[in-house]
Amino acid sequence: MGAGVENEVHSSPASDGKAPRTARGERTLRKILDAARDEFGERGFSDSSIVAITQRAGVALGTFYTYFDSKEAVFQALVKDMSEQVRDHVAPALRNAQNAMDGERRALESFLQFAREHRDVYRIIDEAEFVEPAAYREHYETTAARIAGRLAAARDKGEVAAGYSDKDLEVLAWAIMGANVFLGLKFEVWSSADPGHIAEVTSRLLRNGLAA
Amino acid sequence: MGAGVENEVHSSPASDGKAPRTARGERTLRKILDAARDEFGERGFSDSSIVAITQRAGVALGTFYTYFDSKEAVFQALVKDMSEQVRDHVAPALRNAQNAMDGERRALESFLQFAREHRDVYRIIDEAEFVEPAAYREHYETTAARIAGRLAAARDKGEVAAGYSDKDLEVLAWAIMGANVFLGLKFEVWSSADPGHIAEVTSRLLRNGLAA
DNA sequence: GTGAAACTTGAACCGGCTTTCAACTTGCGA
DNA sequence: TCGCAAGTTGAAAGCCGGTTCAAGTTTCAC
Repeated sequence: MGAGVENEVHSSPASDGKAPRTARGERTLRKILDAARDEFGERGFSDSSIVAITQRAGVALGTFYTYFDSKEAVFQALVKDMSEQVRDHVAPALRNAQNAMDGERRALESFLQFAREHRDVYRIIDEAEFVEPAAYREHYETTAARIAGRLAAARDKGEVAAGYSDKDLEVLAWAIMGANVFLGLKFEVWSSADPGHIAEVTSRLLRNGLAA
Repeated sequence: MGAGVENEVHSSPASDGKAPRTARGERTLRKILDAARDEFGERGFSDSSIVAITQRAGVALGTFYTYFDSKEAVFQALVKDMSEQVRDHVAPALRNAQNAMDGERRALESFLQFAREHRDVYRIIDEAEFVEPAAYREHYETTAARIAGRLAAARDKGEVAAGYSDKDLEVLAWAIMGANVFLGLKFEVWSSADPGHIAEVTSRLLRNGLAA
């Protein structure tokens, strides 16, 4: 992190008419975004300062305001960026699955690996609950909806008990997501356990619990 | 909240030699703690100010520093207070349980009710992840250990499959806790669903998944 | 009733951080 | 090559809120 290969700007940039119109501008925006991720990840939102971000990025203080209206604005842009990173990291694991239950196991394992490699990303999304509640909620609503959709498809294929209504599956999707998030926090961020084993134990619960 | 019946000071008060030595002092400390809970619950940590807290409490600014060393210190005291409130609210539900699985269902339902009636408490504990990481971690480690203990006891009684090691049960405890927390966030804080139904759907998963 | 300890008060100090802005530089299209 | 739009700069304005403290008031043990 910090010095490694950095990412291209995913989402449409910083809201307003503040989008860069030049190659140079695009590079600068990216530098600020990467620096912000490092700074927020290490110090948390309120202990981070814009001066520190611009210093990390190697640009002047004022340059920040060419691209963002406020400290909150970068944070919001960052959350969207990371939310997409998580999704993109987990997606391929799902594609390799044999069946629905196997898919959820692979998804969890992949998520745990991501959490381990990007502890800071984890923290930033969590902190969004207080800094940018809308972005936080959006992230989890979207994720839960994806899980619920997979469960419904599995039920229609007969891999999950037919007795569950769509509403029930929404409840279960939130339960599964919550479990995954806390497992990541405990066993990858706070300590370091084998993602494969965690995923296996949890998946057994799910397989038996949901089976048709 | 705010104007209702307020609680006595649970834990040993504010750390240092800052404990009140007088009835008057005790009353003042309680007023500040209640005001702080309201203020932090409504505005979040960083948008809360000590002036605002003391104004709510009806005391002078300086009085705050008779009982606390800093803004963080009240917050920490508050987290401990609330952590104990959650535990005390759930405990009686567990005592009424027929068996282990029934106990977890009742615990979840009771927790969801608590979340609904104390949305602000919920937010305060969550925000502790960033304001007082140690207090946050303490809260969840303790809670997870309690759940894991119950699961191990159930296993030894034959209500949970004998195949689970203590370590496995710790993993499952974190999964269950995470599920509970997210269910509370989604269905009681962000929206309003029937705790009984949520708990029933989730419990079915657990019963089938863990059964001996 | 008395005096010392506990408690209360709020003005002022203090430092930090966000945001602004006018002067300056760069780079691209014609 | 030229000119203008885009981008960059960093000093300083302005704000805000945490923390201190010396002077005053209340409580309570004796």
